[in-house]
Amino acid sequence: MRSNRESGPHAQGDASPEKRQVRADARRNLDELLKAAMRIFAASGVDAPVREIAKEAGVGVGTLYRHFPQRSDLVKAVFKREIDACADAAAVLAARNEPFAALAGWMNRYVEFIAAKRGLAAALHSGDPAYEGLPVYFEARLRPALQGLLDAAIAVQEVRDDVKPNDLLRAVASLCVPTYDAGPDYTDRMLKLLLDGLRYGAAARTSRP
Amino acid sequence: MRSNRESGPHAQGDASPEKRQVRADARRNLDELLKAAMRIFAASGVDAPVREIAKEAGVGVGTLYRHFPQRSDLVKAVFKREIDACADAAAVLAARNEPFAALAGWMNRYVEFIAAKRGLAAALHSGDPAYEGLPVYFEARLRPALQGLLDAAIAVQEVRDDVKPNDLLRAVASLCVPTYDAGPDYTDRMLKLLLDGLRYGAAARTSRP
DNA sequence: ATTTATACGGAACAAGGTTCCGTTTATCAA
DNA sequence: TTGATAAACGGAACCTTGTTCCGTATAAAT
Repeated sequence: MRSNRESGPHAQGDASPEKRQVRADARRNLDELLKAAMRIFAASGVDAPVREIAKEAGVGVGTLYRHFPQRSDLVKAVFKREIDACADAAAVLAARNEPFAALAGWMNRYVEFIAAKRGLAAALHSGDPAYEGLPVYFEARLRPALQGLLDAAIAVQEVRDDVKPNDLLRAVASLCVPTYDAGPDYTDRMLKLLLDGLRYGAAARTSRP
Repeated sequence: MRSNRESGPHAQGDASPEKRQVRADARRNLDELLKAAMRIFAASGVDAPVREIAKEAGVGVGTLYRHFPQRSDLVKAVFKREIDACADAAAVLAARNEPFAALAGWMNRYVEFIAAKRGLAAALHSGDPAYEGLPVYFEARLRPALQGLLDAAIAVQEVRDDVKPNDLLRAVASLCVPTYDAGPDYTDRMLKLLLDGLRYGAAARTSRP
C-alpha cells in the first residue's frame, strides 16, 4: 500500500532477534487509530462508540480490537499519548524562551490539555479498575516536566521557590473543572492569577532560609 | 386482585375533579418498583439492568417505563425516597430521645444512608444532566432536619453553636467515601470523633458573642 | 515467486435501554 | 350486577454499543 520501509529487517528496537518484523500496515493502523480516537474523543467525548472511531481511522472494528483488547485500553493509550505530548512540550518551550515565558507557555499548554479532557478525568477518578495506573503515569510524567521549568525560573529569581509542582498541577486541574457556566476565558484569567502569584515577591522569598 | 379501596372515588388528593381515580394496580406497582429498585440498587449498584428491577418487582418493563420514562428517573426517585426517609427520621429521633442522643442517632442514620449509596453519589456528581436537581433536593431536605437536631442540642448547651449543618453533612459524606481499605468500623470511629468535637466546650462557646 | 505468519474487515453475538401494541383489568355509571 | 371504556399491563421487538470470530488478504522472508 504505502512504501515506508525503514532500513532492512529488524529496524525497530526489538528485544528478541530472529523474529518477523511487525507488519508495516499494523504499525500504520495503530497510529491511525490513535489519531482518530484523539479526534473523536475531542469532538464527542470519551463515550463515543468504538465503531465510529474505527470508521474514522478507516479500519474495521476487528483491527481496533486487536490493538486495543478493551475499549478502555484505547482510552488509556490516547490519554498517555497526550500526557506525553504535554510533558515533551516543556523541553521545547524551555529551549526557545526565557525561563518565565517558558513556564507560562507550558501552563497554558497544560490548561489546554486538561480542558480538552473534560469528562475523561471524571471517568478516570470514578473508580473504574480499567483505568488503574493512569493517575500515577500522569504525575510521573508531568511533575518532572513542570519541575524543570520551575527550577529554571527560580534560578533567575523570577519565581518564588516555595511552590510544589504537584500543588500547581492539581490547582490548575481543579480550576478547569467547574467551567460549566463561567465565561469562556475564565480559566485563562485564573491561570494568569496563579502565575502572578508565582512571581509575587520572587527575589525576596528566593533567598529566605 | 387485592382489596385496598380507600373511601369511594377521588380519595387521593387530586387537583382536577370529575377525573377517573388512579388505578389501584398502578399505585401498587409504582410502590413495588421503588422497593424493588431500592433492593437491587443496594445489592448490585445503580447500574443494575432495568429488566432485573422489573422482574424483582414482578412487573413488565413496559410498566416500569410508564412510571419512569428514563432509567435515571427511577434512580432519582429511589434516591429522593431515601433522602426523605433519612430526613423524616430526625423528627422521630427527636421525639424519643434527649437532644444529644437524637443528634448522635441521626448522624448514624445519615452515615448508613451515605455508605449504602456508594457509587450513586459518584454517578450524580459526574455531570450527567439527567440527575440535575438532586443535589439541591439533598440539601433542601437534609439540612433543615439536621438544623433542628442541632438547635435542640445547642439549646440545652450540649453542643457548641458555631457549626454549620452543611459543613457537617459534607464532612460526614466525605468521611464515608475513602473507605476502600480502611477497617470496617472506620466511619463509626470518625463519626464519634466528630460528635465529640461538637460537644467540646459546648457551654463555654454557647454564650460567646 | 512462493510460502507463511500476521493482520485485516466486518458479520455475528451479547447485553442493555427503550418503544410498541395487542391484551387485560380497575373504575364508573346504568 | 353488569357492561363500557379508559387506563395500565406485559413482554416481544428494536436499537445501540461492546466484543468475538473467522475466512480472506497481504507484508515479510526465502
